[in-house]
Amino acid sequence: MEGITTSLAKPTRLRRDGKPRPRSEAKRGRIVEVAIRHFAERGYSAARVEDIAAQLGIAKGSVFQHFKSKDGLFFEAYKKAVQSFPKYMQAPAAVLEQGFFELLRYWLARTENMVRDNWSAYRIYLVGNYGTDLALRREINRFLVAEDPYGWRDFVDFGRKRGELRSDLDVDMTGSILEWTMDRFQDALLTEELDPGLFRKSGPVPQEKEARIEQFVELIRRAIGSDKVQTVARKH
Amino acid sequence: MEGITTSLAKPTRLRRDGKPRPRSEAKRGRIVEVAIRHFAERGYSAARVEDIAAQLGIAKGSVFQHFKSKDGLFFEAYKKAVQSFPKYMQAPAAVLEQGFFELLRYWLARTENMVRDNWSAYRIYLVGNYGTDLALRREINRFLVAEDPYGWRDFVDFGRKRGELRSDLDVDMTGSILEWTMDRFQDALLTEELDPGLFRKSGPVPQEKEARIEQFVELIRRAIGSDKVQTVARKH
DNA sequence: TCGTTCTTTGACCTGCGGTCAATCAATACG
DNA sequence: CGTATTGATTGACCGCAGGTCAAAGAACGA
Repeated sequence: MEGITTSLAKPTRLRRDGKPRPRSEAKRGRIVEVAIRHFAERGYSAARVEDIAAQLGIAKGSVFQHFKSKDGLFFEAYKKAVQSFPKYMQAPAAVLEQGFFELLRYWLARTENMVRDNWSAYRIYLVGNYGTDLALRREINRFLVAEDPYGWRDFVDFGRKRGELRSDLDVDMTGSILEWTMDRFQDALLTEELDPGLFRKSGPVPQEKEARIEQFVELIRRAIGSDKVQTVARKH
Repeated sequence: MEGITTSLAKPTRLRRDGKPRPRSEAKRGRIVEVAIRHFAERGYSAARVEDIAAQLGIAKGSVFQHFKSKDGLFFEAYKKAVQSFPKYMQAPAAVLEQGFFELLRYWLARTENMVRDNWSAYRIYLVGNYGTDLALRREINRFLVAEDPYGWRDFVDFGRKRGELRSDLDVDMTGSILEWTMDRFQDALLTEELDPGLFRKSGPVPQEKEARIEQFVELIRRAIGSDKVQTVARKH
């Protein structure tokens, strides 16, 4: 993936009505689906285009007719996977009512289930974030900035409107901290490759999990929460 | 890099005194040094073993005599680079005296210079963390957990002994939060020098670096600092 | 000086991303 | 319907880079 390139091959010939040909579109979709599985299961470099083609019963060359390169195919797969993630604000009304930090806890508690239900999407997200080339990583990042797939902007907005977040921090700083720590916390929780020893050092994951989530939410509350949501009285 | 493997080729025949042959050892070192530069400049996949060999004036085959594989070579290069980083506690006594959070600020303020002076080490650190395969990433993580190259354990210990850190959080959790946020914050600060566009820019960045560091330290203080170091009075 | 052991070499192999001329399928047109 | 035109599909082929290995060379010990 060199510089700013489209990951798709020839910009899909359009019909007069401006829509891409339906057959092509469908096939592209099928390729991406299989690709997601392969990249998720084997990682970027170990996944082979030939295998993907074979599983679809088509020739390897065909894949490259639809996607410029392996990088490009991966990128499309990554995008599709990430777009399937739920946004922070997509929670039951009952949870939303309880405010920012309960919402946070809600999602953390559900991480494991969500991953189980959508394993390859989550896995390819990991592969994209930690297991590809830096050039590709840059492209991915551009995408993440533009799309905000978790919807943390709205989330932070929500918290501020409710007065649960510090008003002396700008939205970006708050959001960045949230993103950084949430990502890493979830990664550590879910993948042995990235656990610095929080969940797997002593005893099995499920037992440590609850306590860790509690600790973590409290941490975030202290860091970015407004005075009114501090549970522990501080100095003075 | 498959499973638990040594990255070195044949476990270096030892002499009777238990030390590796000096010639071999020296050569290995030279290879690693050149490798660091190449991986740093081009990223993992774009770096070619042949080029590294060529620059050393040796045959490609020779490299594989010393390192099991390209992965293995990279891993050694990564380790060497990371080991060259200064530990948190390696600061002037005058700074140490001022305590945990001043020490934090000290290092943040110095990041820029440190990176300039040791560019390829930081760059290969980035490549290792975000730009290689997940299999390799697992190895890297193991190394980071075992070696604690930044010495954050001692650092956290230091803060606890001085009573500046919350005592209701265990060392692992405190340390992880510290690591995660420090890593990313530094990445954000250094983005321009290391790899423009690699990380999400926090919106309208051009805020003074000083100010952002200030904000950040304050954030961390709130999150993991004990009551006695809270600068802002809270509720009650 | 001669054998033994370690090191170096570079020709060679392999696997995989990527290309392309030839072929096939579908649609448009007379 | 038959034929032309256009786009989709194929699979043989290429090049590149990681990795191997038998043979040659260097260093060392007796």
